[in-house]
Amino acid sequence: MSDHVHTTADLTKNQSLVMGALAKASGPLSAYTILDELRDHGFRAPLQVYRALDKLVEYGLVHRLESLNAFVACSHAECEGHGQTAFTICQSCGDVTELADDDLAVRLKSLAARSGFTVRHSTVELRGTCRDCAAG
Amino acid sequence: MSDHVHTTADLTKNQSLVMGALAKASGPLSAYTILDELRDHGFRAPLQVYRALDKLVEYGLVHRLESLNAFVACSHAECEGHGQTAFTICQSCGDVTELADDDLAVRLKSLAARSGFTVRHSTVELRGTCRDCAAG
DNA sequence: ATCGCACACGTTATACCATTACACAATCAT
DNA sequence: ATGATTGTGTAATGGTATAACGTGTGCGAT
Ligand SMILES: [Zn+2]
Ligand SMILES: [Zn+2]
Ligand SMILES: [Zn+2]
Ligand SMILES: [Zn+2]
Repeated sequence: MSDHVHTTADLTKNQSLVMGALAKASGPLSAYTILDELRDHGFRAPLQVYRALDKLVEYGLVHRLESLNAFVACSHAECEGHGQTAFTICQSCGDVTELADDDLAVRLKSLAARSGFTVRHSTVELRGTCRDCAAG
Repeated sequence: MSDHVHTTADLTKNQSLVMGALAKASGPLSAYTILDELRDHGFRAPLQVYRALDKLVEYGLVHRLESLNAFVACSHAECEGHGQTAFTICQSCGDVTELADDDLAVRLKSLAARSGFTVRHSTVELRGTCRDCAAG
């Protein structure tokens, strides 16, 4: 199981429900927002959401946005899991976009390696202004 | 005042106390830990800490670690403020190191610019294993 | 069969992080 | 003086995340 590539088909009931909520959302959701959306499906406590999220993040289907305390479905869930990802977060309209750049991953690893540090997971979150908001 | 480069000499009493707590700490501190350390100096409420932290971060003297919900004194406070910084966070010993790399800043900006996004502030936090923990 | 184990699940309570709202004092420009 | 700005103190609240405990189910080893 641990060397298996998880897809939405492998998920448990709670994991599927949380994944569904994130997949149909237009942007990131907080754990408590997910909880509220799933009360009709029997969810009663934060832990039900957090446990599902832990697994979904572990499987690479969901990313956690540290600077927003929120979670978002991976934009590339259809393909194989990807190693490195970066997010842009528009401070004006709230839009969040996932950028994939393998070269960035290499660069970050080597930057850290200079001081003997081995990267296992990296968080890159860029805040600023999106194209639409800059134009408007 | 707004175009002034702030140093520890410009700070208000509360800002100085918070800055002092962070400066003498060996690593990042949470706002509530700072509060506890400053109770003897008259601090009574979280807001006193958060208000000071807001300013210190604005002045570039302190960085916020999003993935830890904690704050750390800038390693380069003696020099001019720097634009871009990255952190390594050892998951084994908790050690946090600030890495400066201006080239990284350029790369992140241009990566974002490809999709028309203008970066105002970037968060880069690398989690993994530090040299000492890998050796031991 | 049944024991032991791993894993998902449900519930309650608690801990931890951050902000809102209101009031007061000090400072500075006009 | 007056008003605007900024820093401060206090209380209350809101938002995020985990601890601790118990239940049930599936499955391999005995
Ligand atoms: Zn992704
Ligand atoms: Zn925007
Ligand atoms: Zn710094
Ligand atoms: Zn370490």
